[in-house]
Amino acid sequence: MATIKDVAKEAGVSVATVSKILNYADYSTTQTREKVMNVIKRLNYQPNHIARSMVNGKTGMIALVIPDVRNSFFTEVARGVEDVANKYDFRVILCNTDEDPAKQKNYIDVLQGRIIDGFIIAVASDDDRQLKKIDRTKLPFVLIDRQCQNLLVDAIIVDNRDGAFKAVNHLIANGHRRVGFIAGKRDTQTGRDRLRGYRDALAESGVACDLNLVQDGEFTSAGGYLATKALISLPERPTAIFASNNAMTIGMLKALTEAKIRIPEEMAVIGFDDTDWTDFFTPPLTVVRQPTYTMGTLAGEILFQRLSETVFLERKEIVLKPELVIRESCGANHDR
Amino acid sequence: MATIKDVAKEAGVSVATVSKILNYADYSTTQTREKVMNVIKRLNYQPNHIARSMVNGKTGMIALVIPDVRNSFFTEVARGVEDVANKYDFRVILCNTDEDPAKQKNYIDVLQGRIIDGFIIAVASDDDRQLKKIDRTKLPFVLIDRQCQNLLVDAIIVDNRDGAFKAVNHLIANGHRRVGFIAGKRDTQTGRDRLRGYRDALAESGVACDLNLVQDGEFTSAGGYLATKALISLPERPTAIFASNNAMTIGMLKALTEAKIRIPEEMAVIGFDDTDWTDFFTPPLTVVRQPTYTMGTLAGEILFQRLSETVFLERKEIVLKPELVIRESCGANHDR
DNA sequence: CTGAAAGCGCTAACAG
DNA sequence: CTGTTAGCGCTTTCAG
Repeated sequence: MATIKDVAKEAGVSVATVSKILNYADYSTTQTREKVMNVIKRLNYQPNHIARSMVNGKTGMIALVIPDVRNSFFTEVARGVEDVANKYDFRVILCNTDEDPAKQKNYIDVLQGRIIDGFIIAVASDDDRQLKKIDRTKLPFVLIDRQCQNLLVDAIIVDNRDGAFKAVNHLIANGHRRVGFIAGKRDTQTGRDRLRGYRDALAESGVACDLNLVQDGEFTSAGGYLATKALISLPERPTAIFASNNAMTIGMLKALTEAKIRIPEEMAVIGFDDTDWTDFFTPPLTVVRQPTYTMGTLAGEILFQRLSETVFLERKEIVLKPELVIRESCGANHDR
Repeated sequence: MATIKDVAKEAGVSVATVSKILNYADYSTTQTREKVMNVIKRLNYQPNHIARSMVNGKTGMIALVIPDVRNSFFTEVARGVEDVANKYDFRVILCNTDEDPAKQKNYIDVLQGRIIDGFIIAVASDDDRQLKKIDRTKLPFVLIDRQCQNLLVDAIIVDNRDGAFKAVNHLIANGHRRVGFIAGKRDTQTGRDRLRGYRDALAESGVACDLNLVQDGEFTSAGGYLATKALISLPERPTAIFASNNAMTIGMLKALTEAKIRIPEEMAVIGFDDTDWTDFFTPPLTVVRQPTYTMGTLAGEILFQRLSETVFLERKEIVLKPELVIRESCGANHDR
């Protein structure tokens, strides 16, 4: 691989000249410029980005660390982040931790080794040992989707308790007393908050909380499937199920379809996250919709604010409100 | 940010010592080792990955460049790539070009600036001007999903013509003579091959090809939606539609649902790509399934082979066979 | 076992 | 307008 030195020697100029021609539009005489450019083309020279960012301390890139690339919630957030990054002429790289703290640690290590200028992260787990590795004195970052109690940094989250509360409340208002809940990961604030919303809704209506009605789904479709199977084989089966994320919603739907349980007649159903197919599913799915794209843009804007920060800015925590999109799967539009 | 120099000074040793302690398990006496480690912890020192890879010329990372993060086909491929990368103790970063040649150029530039050791790419467009930028003498890479005629490098692709051929053939075998086709991007080999499969199937059965039945959907869900609207408002409406990728399938389904056209009674339907919800959709969707995960692992293995290459290896092109998964949306299981 | 020094490829003063 | 030189933060000979 040709270096700037090779180009300089071949063109009979100094490396400084080559560098400047490359970095400043109208630096040298068009003659030397042309000469240099020709050599660059001939030698197939490509500036080493690594060396470049070593000297100026900037990379022009940010990272978005997510726990599940296959989850459309996160890829939708990614689009938001990308759009603001592009606005600032930055590139964004995605890192998938696969909900695995070990993989997360790996990525954090490299990222904090300054291969990027800052990052946005939805943590795989808010276990303290993990979090200690993430250090804002090393590299600016902002939390997204999953808040961490012990990490006082900027965060863009949604009111998960409220989202779950609205959903379960709606079910109760429609006459359901036995509402199954498919819980997400307990080691995330998001998972815990949604469970809290479920409990609060029951409590507020004076409905007793049967522990059997809460099944863990770990935020995965396989987990949602198993949880649903458990729910429907209960001696006293629930009349409604609320799945607390999109992957688990898919698993739930699969289990219900297999068991030939009709929605909403035999089982009312609400999912979390509005995806591309929910509105033409049969029946159209009632869901708690999160402002995904907006979360991405907000997180991006805050990060870039930090990156260009001269004075100290107070920590920002933005809590977005989710919205209950009522369609047909919850039976609200049906006689019952 | 503390550097290795700070650590050295603070610990009263040389930078070389610090470096060696960090990189070789049993280098110094446990005494100096402990002393240094303490300073590292106290100073919150984090080795600069950029500087490190400048000297040893390796980054321990590869990139996967895809045209659409929101497309599950690509995220599934990503999981395959990640699994083999992890096996080799590499990290993988994802870059989303959003089907935009300009963004792709941007990423390619930075990537070829050696911020990673190699990459896997599904090109946004096989326009020649774009491809000239991608240069295997700069950095090893392998093509995935979308082949490029003028780029003679390793490639993992699927037999797209065959996939489309099987689907359309099946429709014809079930009595359909007017088969609508939602075409993908014409500037990708994948898009062109699927169209060819459609045409070949018609030709082989002696069915005339009505140009109105071919509508472009650009591989997007919005495109699929519009294409379907055009198809169903044709004076002589098709009796079946084949959407040639998953995003367009979603758009098609949305348009059909809106128009209250029953599947498969009023319209037989086949999609491309098997996603998580296809088998419990109502009716379950007949699709052409691609071996996504396998594509990822194969691409990864070939790339790592190249990275550790000592002798010249011949170019590899692996063509995987897609599979027609017959469910109910094509009407094959119904009386008609 | 430890340190001095060279150098990875590039940019940024500073001179000329 | 162009060249010389000094680093960026790290690893790696090569001596001691």
